[in-house]
Amino acid sequence: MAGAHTLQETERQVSTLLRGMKIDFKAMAVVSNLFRAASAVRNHLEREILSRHGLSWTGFVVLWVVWVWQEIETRDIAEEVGTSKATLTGVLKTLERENWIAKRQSKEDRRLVIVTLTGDGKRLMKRIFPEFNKEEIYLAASLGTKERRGAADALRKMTIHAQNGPATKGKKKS
Amino acid sequence: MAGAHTLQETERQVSTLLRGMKIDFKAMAVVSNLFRAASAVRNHLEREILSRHGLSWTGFVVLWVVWVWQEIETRDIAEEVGTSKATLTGVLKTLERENWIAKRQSKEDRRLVIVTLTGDGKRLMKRIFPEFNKEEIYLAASLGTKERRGAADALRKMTIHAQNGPATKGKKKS
DNA sequence: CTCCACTCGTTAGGGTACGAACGAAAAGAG
DNA sequence: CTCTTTTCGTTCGTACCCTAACGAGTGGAG
Repeated sequence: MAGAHTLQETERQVSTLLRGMKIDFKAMAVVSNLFRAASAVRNHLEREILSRHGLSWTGFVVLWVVWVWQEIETRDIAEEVGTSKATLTGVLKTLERENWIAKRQSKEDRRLVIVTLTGDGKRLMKRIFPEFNKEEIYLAASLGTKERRGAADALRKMTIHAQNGPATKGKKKS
Repeated sequence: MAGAHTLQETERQVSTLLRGMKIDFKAMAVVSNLFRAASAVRNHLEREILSRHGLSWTGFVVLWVVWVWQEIETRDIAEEVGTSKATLTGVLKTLERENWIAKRQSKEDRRLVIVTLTGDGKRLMKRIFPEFNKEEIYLAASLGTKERRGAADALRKMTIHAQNGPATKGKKKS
């Protein structure tokens, strides 16, 4: 799964294809490994836990966010989960059809939609989350204590860095 | 984007919701940060580079793999990219429509389809990849030299670990 | 109060994602 | 050689995911 070409082979190939251009293979490896890891971990958790309950990855994350906040507006869910509002509309429809969440209109601002967990939804999370965390422990167990902290820190730094605009220009966010 | 609730708040909430169940918040933080980072980095690269060329993330990764291998069977692309064969069929159709790749039937085994880059595809990669790597350098620059190596190692370990079966049972892969 | 700029969630349209089922082709068994 | 099993890429159905455009609601300017 990690690719039949080794890093050295890939480097040689790319060097040939881009003769004269300087490529940073260390930076490439970090980003590449980030996505391999995220993909592998996600597939692992979907296979071992989520699929058994008929739940998608995004569906679970949405459920988790609503569970922790207890009551939350859809725009905040989208922000928290990291998807567009349009995507969330579809996901919420699925979760509502399964009777895990309920939507209601805000009285203060009638544009807003407030989401809560149903009884079924709460029971589902209460059962799933410990299973989920058990797999998280399994995954984190591949790292030593120090390494685990280092990885969490490094990932957090990259997240913040990625959100603060591009390498070339000096754009600002709101 | 990192959530209006701090990790401490979340911990307290979850502790209340799961009274009596032991939850490992360190493990949770590693997995959570992994996905925040992957999502942020992917969005960053899509916005800054890929969208400008009308290219999706997966489309780019497929193009990259074909570029490095020069000639590759679709089953190997799927393995390398980390998607299902079904997904790849659709992505290849898109890339073919844009005239970036070409497909042909293998003569030794007529079930196989072999993919290559067209001239347009090669030119595209030769232009995009250095831009892409520049952003990778920017992203990796948030980490120190030692930290960068540590992160790459930790991510690789987690990838392998995630692919080697669940926490509970003793399944084996092929 | 009226107009206008803004924000809310939804819809429309197209690409990506999966498992399951498919026909074609290849490889093994007898 | 035939029969069965396996493997290939594709198709089908459904869900996710994005941007752009939309109608509804809010709030500020005059």
